[in-house]
Amino acid sequence: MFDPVCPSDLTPIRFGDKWAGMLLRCLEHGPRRFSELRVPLRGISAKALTKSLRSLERDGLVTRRAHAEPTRRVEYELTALGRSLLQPIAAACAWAREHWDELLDAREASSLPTRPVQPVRG
Amino acid sequence: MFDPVCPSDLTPIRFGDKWAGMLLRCLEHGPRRFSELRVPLRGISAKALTKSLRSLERDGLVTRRAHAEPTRRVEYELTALGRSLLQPIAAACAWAREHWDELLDAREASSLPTRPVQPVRG
DNA sequence: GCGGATGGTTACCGATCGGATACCAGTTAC
DNA sequence: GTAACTGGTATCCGATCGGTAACCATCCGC
Repeated sequence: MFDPVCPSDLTPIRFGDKWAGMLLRCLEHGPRRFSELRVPLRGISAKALTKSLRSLERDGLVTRRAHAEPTRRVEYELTALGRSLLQPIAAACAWAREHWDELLDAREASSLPTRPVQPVRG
Repeated sequence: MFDPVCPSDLTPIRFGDKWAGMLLRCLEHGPRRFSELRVPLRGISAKALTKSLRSLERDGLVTRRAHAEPTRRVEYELTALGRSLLQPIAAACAWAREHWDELLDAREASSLPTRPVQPVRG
């Protein structure tokens, strides 16, 4: 999931910040804990995850619930509004899959400056 | 068109850079000249417009045609790929219109830090 | 020959983005 | 007691974003 050559790096469609789109998709099937989210989002730092989640929370797309348990536990869940964004996200993914090759070709054929592919973090 | 309180400032959905989404919509009904594009995109600087257009060109979404005429004339036009993006853009706009109030409410109700509304340029 | 339009480019600047690193308080397992 | 896991926060850094201002060559109308 979300490998380093993920189409979402190439498509011109973005949802919120760098991670928000993937984050919302990770929450698609129910609430997830902070550290659970870090698994599929390979390499995301705690800081980036916190920031992205706070932003989504502020916009009413996810809720944060800190459980009163001996050992710390916080769960994030999509709101109705957040769930409603899954459709446009799916549409964007469909578009990207469909036009992936054209995008690659266009970049390759272009003489215009392209940013070098970012190095893959281990 | 694209007034300062445009929903596209608030929605978490973005196409390319700050102007790309609006730019593509401006090209929806046929080729446009550089200076024609600056009209609906109130206040865009030449630099920003050039950069955004170059980026769209590089990605194969628009074409640039410099006419061999006595007085300089350059036209930008959507490619088939660019036109295909109009659908997701329309979907994003529909989503934004539909959930505009919820987004505003969420921000208002939130105690989380929101960036102050940027000053409206004359 | 002077001003304005056209389609840009360049330099500069502050703000933001996003990664790396270090740290922290509470709990739990060894 | 000490290490690891939990869910973070604080600090630093370089890169990018996006705006302003200045400049530029060519052509046109007056």
